[in-house]
Amino acid sequence: MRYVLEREIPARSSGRPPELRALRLERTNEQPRIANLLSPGQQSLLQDIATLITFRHGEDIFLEGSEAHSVYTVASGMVRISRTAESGRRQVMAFALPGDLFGVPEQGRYFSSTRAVGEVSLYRIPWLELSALLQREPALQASFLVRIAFDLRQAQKRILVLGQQNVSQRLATFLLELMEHEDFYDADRRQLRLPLSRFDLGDYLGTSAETVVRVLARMEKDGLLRRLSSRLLLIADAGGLSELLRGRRRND
Amino acid sequence: MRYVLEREIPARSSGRPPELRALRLERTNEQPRIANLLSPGQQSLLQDIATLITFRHGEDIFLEGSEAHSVYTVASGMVRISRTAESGRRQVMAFALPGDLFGVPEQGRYFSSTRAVGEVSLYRIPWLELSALLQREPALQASFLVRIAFDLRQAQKRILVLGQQNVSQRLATFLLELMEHEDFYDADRRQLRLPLSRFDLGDYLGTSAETVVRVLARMEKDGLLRRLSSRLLLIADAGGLSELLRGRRRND
DNA sequence: CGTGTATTTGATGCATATCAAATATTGTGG
DNA sequence: CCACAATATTTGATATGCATCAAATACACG
Repeated sequence: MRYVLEREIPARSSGRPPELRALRLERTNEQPRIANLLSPGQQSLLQDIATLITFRHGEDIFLEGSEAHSVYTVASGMVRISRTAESGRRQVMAFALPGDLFGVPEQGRYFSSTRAVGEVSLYRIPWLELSALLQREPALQASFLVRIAFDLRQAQKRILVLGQQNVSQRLATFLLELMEHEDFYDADRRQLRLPLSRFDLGDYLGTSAETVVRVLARMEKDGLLRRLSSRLLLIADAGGLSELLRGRRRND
Repeated sequence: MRYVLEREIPARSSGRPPELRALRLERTNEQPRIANLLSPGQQSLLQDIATLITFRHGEDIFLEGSEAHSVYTVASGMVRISRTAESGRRQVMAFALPGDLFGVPEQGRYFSSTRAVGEVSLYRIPWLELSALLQREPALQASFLVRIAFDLRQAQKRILVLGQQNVSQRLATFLLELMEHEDFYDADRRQLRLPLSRFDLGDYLGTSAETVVRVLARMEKDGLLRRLSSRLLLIADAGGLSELLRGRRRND
């Protein structure tokens, strides 16, 4: 394996100190679902203390700041994880998909709010019982450690996206990621189903619903995709979406 | 429709788990601790496999994508953790301060690049020995789990900042956070030392060095602070900085 | 004291936040 | 199944925050 070292781009770095940097390697998109990390024996240990519950579209699972008694893993459906800024605006931190873990307490309280997007079924795991179990089962705890470390990397990728990309690039990144999930992307028909409102999308991408609409319109004009309906896209040029990511922040 | 979650934000807590903060404050001639989250017994377990090493200003500790053999904790100084986007721009993910952990491998490779900011001393811990130790010591592993979970929350806070705040607000957030560290803030003189170049600051805040300069100039004009030198600020109105955070993204 | 580097200031245009309003879609009671 | 209300999406208009290119000034270091 090799990576390439380059001098810092001289063009736009007049006063900037010259530096070496490593070129970014291709990303890996493997999702370590908790269930997949566990042996059958470990799974049954978790099942013993877990309860399967369901939520309908739009129902809150828990709210930021409330007392945390349980953690959850997604059995089916999608969960919106969000936080509210001091300004009152909402930021969607992530969407939890089947196998994802959420609701890990921060000092006995939930750090974010979560809401069902569409029909959702979850495993609820009492926190106290889980932490006791983790102490007894180092291998199980190691699986959780891997899982949280993965979530940390996902969060860091979002920092990169929000810090460096313009809205078109952020949306392209999101669409390409969603296309990796069979639940939402029909590769044969090239149809991508958006389970989200424009507002949720804007809150996820750190922009407004109106801007999301305009960016989608521009992408359609540019032949990258077509809006079959507001929640269903035909991905005409996935390669073109990827190329967007290489462009600058301003302009193209 | 969107709703606003009414919730009072507690007065500035340092953002660190209380266990960490208590230990951080004691600054004596004793050996810096490997990770101030750990009990003395756990620390000695780690000490047995750790090596103390030092770096001078600007030296790279490791580069994104290279093979990862060790994890690190900061003994003293500051480490810049960054990643490079496909566009070639750099995003500073975080700054690691004493007690912080970094360099956890992703599939055997480093996920980000790290560089010393000023003189830095680190404990280097071989990854293989550490993971074996964690398997033998569930309590130690639990501490690492807590630590990573904490880092995840920090990352989520940055997502909130980058997704919702304008550059003035982001800078205010950063200054207020840095003010919590005695290493950088002299509360009596109200002097805040910036160990970073304008470029690093811009890369951290997801903006350009020039914009950082302009925002600092505006803050000075507005009486929030004074630039004693480019790396030394006098914080004239910390309350005013906090109030910035309540404003909208546009205007004000 | 000179040379490379860092910071600051200036000029300019675009991306996007925000307010408004029109249109489309979905849900609901009759 | 229809009419109507509520909600979601789209389009329009406008101001502005910020990226970007340039260049001047300040600073640091041998």
